[in-house]
Amino acid sequence: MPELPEVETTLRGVSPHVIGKRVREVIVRDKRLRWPVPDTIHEMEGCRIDSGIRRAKYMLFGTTKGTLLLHLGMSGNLRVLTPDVPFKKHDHLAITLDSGKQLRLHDPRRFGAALWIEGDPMQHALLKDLGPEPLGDVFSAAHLHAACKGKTAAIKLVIMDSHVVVGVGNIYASEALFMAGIDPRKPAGKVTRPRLEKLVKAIRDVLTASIEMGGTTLRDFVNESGEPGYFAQTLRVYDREGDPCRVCGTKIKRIVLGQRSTFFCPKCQH
DNA sequence: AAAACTACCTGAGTGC
DNA sequence: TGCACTCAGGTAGTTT
Repeated sequence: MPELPEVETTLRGVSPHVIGKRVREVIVRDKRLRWPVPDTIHEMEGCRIDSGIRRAKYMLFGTTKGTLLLHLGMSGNLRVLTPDVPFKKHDHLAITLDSGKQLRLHDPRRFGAALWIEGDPMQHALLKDLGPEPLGDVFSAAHLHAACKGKTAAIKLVIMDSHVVVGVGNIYASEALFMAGIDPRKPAGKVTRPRLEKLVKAIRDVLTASIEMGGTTLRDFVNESGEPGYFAQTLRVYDREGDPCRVCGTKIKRIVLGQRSTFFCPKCQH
């Protein structure tokens, strides 16, 4: 579910409700997430949340005492409710604010995470080795070219490698490669520089467009208000096996690359 | 070093 | 209905 646009959508929706607010109580209903929710998360109680930023698919909420790191995994969502709303199954974490609102992390598959970081969050093991943000200046054709040089791995796997660039998940990798006209199986080292230029632009464009539409809801993604995103209607290849290519009418193919479903148009992509 | 694969977990959908 | 099976948006970690 949540890739970068969905995390960004969630963060933008949640931020106005949490920035400047004080944490009244942290309720851990089930600590069994990807990593056990640490008891130190209660350190947040009494703290004022000063900032909310995204790094890759992680959300970071800063206080003077430490930083709350949240990840939505494959099936997570973060909603703004009030304490009187009954908990649902898989509501694992709730953070009550002095405004009377309550943030809730809901994650059926429990691949998400909630951690408390003391010190510089960017030096945390999960964050320090990440590649550049796809929407930032560091991610460029020159950067991607250097990362692809000599690699025999499929280009799709390279753009999904978080050491190369963060935030490009399975949906948007297929979409960006379609937009750039590149076969996802193509060895990264053999993709020409001009086509890498197109790919960088395609990655930026598809992520930006999706953010503007509130993300992609295939099955269960909802934003902080419980509403779906509308980018799924715009998907060109993802989850469209057998359907006609929106450009040439050829049937979209599905293959598996790196154990993940990959969709492309065999005529438009080389 | 890089590629290949495993693990974590629940729920929806499919075929019998 | 029910059972067995497949598949799913992420990513750290292990093995080859």
